[in-house]
Amino acid sequence: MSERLSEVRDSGSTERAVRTQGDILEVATAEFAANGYAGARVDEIAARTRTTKRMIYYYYGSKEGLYLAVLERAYAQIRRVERGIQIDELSPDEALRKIAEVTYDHHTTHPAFIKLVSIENIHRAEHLRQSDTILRENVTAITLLEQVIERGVGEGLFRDDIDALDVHMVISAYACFHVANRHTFAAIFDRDMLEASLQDSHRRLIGDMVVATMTDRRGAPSTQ
Amino acid sequence: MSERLSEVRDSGSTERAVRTQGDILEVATAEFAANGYAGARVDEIAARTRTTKRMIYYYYGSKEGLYLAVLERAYAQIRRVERGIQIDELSPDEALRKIAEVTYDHHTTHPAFIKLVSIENIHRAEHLRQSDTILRENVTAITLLEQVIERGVGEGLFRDDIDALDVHMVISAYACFHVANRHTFAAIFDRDMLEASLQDSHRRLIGDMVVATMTDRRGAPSTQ
DNA sequence: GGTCGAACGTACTAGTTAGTACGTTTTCAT
DNA sequence: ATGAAAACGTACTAACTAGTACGTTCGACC
Repeated sequence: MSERLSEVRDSGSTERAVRTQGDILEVATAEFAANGYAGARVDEIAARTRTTKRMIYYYYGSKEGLYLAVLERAYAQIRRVERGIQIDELSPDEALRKIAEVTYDHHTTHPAFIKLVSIENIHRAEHLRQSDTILRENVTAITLLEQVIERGVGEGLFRDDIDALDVHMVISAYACFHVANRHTFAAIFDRDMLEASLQDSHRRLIGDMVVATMTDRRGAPSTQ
Repeated sequence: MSERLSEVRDSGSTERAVRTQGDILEVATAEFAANGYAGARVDEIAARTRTTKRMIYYYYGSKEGLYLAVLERAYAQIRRVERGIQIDELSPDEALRKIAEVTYDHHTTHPAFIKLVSIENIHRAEHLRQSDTILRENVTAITLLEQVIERGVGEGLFRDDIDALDVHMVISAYACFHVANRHTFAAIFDRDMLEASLQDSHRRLIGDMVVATMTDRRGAPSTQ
């Protein structure tokens, strides 16, 4: 029982071993996203892989370990996209719009990630909480937004009673919803929210919303 | 095999039978919401009920049939809330805010409903599509919004390039996200989106957003 | 060319879980 | 009252599914 349960590929791995692990994660991501945690079948994942079930347990130890690896990989991916956003030469409102649009584009092009987040929430984030990596890396995701908002407020352009986390929430909510609730929405209203011809106007709408809201200074009273 | 598979309680049902069915649905809703479709256990549902597993199959035929009944009940509930919204004496912007706030309040107070919607989406709405009732009853959910927007556009108050379905989507997205992604959000950012002290400002924010967006006529160009 | 451990494959098992066979009680119309 | 159907309970099974025991191959290093 001197088997690995490794931190992904370590130095001793052969080329083939690396490919095997990647292959498993790729297939597992699709399987978990398609059927949920409990609905996913380890046998099914193994069957669609170039390798066997034995290898899944060899590298990831358990179904839960595999799921965790899948989750960490998906979160790592969006972090990479976020780190790549360039807003230096943009005005605060343009930068805000840019961030919204990049987030929207990431989410709409990565449905598996959104599904994993949904699944994780159904299970009260019990797996995600176990991953120090995800928790550590993702808190920093809003520092960019914080800087932009600070600049906007400083220039007297933005209202100051909405913080970065609220804005992040609004943007995520919009982008996630498009992907996460696509199927029930389509079933009920017969409109595919991800249809190519709607993409541009939807991308513009989330930009309009955050900018309009942040630059609006009326702040009407609640109806209750 | 002359057993029922009834449309819920029909006239022949005794008081006890009605209670048994309601009891099952209540418990099943919690179980499905807590564990997803595949993760839910029929035995567990039975154990928490005043009755037995036999009765679940007697009334609902299968795990899937039970799940469908749960789903229909949850959708029926929100329809009832929507039908109760009174906006006759409100101006278009006030009415819009009202609709947003009522939706927000419904969703935040019915987490099980939101979870069922999430679960249903993970399974590509395959169950929901089978329910004529849900599909029929829910398309009409946006007629109210359509009327309000039409009035607002007519009065020159609202921009005319965003339709009712888009507005419904924005409101639902915001309200759903609070509940659906509560756990991952809390795990990463350490902020409980449903904390009582934030409720008022979050309710106001969704109102601000839709009103600010609809009454804003700049419509800045996309950054790409 | 031998050896040691990493990487891999096959065949199996123990435990779980949706669903059912069979029998009993309750209700109600006549 | 009584007969029939609705409503209910117990004990079971067939199938599935995560996980493993055991053996083999590959590759690097001496």
